[in-house]
Amino acid sequence: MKIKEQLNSLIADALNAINVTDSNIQVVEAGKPEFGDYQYNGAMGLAKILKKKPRDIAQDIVANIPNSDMIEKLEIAGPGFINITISSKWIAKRVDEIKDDDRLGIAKKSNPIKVVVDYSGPNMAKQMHVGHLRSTIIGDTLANLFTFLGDDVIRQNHIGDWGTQFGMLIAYLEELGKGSEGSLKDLEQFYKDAKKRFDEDEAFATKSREYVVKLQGGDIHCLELWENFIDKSLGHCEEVYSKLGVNLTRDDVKAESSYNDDLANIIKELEDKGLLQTSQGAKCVFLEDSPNPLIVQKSDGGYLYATTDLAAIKFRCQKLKAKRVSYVVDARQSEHFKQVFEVAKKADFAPEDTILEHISFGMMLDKSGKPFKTRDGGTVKLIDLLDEAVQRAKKSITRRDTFNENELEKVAEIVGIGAVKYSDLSINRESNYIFDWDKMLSLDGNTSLYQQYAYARIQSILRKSERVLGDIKIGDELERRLALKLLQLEDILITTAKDAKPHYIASYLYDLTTLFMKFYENNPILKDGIDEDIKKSRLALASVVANTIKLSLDIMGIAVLERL
RNA sequence: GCGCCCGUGGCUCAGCUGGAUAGAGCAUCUGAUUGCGGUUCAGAAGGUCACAGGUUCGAAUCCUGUCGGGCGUACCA
Repeated sequence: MKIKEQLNSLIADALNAINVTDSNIQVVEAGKPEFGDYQYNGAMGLAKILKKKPRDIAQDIVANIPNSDMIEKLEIAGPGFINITISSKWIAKRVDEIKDDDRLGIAKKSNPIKVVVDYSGPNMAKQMHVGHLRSTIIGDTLANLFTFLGDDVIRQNHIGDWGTQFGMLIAYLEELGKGSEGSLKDLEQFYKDAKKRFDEDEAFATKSREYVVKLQGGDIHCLELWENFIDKSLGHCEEVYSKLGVNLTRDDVKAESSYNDDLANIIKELEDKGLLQTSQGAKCVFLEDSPNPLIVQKSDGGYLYATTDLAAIKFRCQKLKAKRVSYVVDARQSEHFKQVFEVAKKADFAPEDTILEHISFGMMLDKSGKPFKTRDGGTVKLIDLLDEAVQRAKKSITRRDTFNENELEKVAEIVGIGAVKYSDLSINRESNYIFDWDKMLSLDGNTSLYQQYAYARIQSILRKSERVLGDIKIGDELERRLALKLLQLEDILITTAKDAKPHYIASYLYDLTTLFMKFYENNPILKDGIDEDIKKSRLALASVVANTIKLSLDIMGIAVLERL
């Protein structure tokens, strides 16, 4: 339900009636329950322009708000706040309407656009490690969300499959001979072994360098080795994606190397448009407020990732026709993207009205605030981290006896992976993220387990009552607030999509669930002596709460359980 | 040196882009509870929002400066 939009429009009508224009009407949720449900604070701002007392303006607005069954009460408070209380009857009706709706009454956008979400982007020379975690799960959530809201989403996994390391890697792969693909299982080790050979054996090093050149020249033998290597490496990534429950497939892979053929054109186009300058032998684009230029071709003729990124923008805007391109990449690359985006627009690779945005996020730190590493200082492999999550989750499940070994494993997977994802998604992505096992697997606080528990508990109630849902009847204030909260999901999702900040959803969910727990504490459902209509109404409310939790978690790529 | 980001109770985080008495969860303290699935519920305590100015009816939020931390600083990605 787009509640704010409806309220904004009522305010707009009122302002119209008194010949006032406010180009940015924004009702906000009320700060406190005493202030009603929503408030409009624009009267104070208008006071100066109109040279009238803010309270008088508020008075005029209130007097001119059209009659609506949505609004129960309008009050003017303080210097000129307009406090809006939503009608309980209206709320009950709306919840009734979404009771059996898969989308919980949330509309698909009437004007969908093509959105490219660029995320994960692992390097094929190495195993996926914790550095890829945040991009992968934040990006996947955003892609899910945009899709749910109706946009045409194209996921792009910009894998790093090109560069000098591959000469060394394929030379080593060849040396080990056919049937040795098993050694690719641990890419980290494979890389180290190859590097060791490279450092110790001059002949091998020479061959590696030759292979880079051959590979770039399109040598069939080297290409074959390389393709084989990439295929295996990508297989490892897919294993991680599957464990993580991330919707990335081979169809979404658009490798760095796929842009190779266009790189020379990029340079030429920049040159034709007069954007290129040569400095210290390198071809650069100088930008007004950047101390350093964007280098697009090295003095030795080689291209850089800036060049590839430009080619990718061109592809996404011109071939894929994207109107919004979201890069889910860590904060350290913000300058890089700022420059690349600016050049892309100047060079017309991207139309002026296309949104190019860097969805940046902070680093992942351990409990003591240091970069997340293994005990001996190495990088933590993602697959190991996920396995540990499942192991820890298994230990934390208290009602173990209700599951057999198979079920327990499954439950632990859902709980453990959910915890890893939720704890990441529940904090503002821009700040650094402190990774804390105990916190994320706790039943207290804003965690996935708390949500999953609430969901399972509601399912238990519904089972016992045979799911007989009735019409919603709002009884007390707690019930009213809970029902209204349910209707706010759409507003939250829209804002989340606009700002690309998944933690809005998590905050909302936590509010909802704690509110439900309070409601449930005070408004018994299955106890004896509850009037049948009230019982059915409360069951319906509980059911919509469960559906809301499920839908929201689903967008975050987290599963729920019928029993926990 | 320059640029970007950050600084909110002991800890981890919110704070809806300028609104009313700055909110949660851990941890601490005090009560309640034979329990519709508990690792429960209610309450208390804990803050000069890093600091100093400025903008205005009104600032955690915007501007300037200072201090502290992180990251990045032309031919890696």
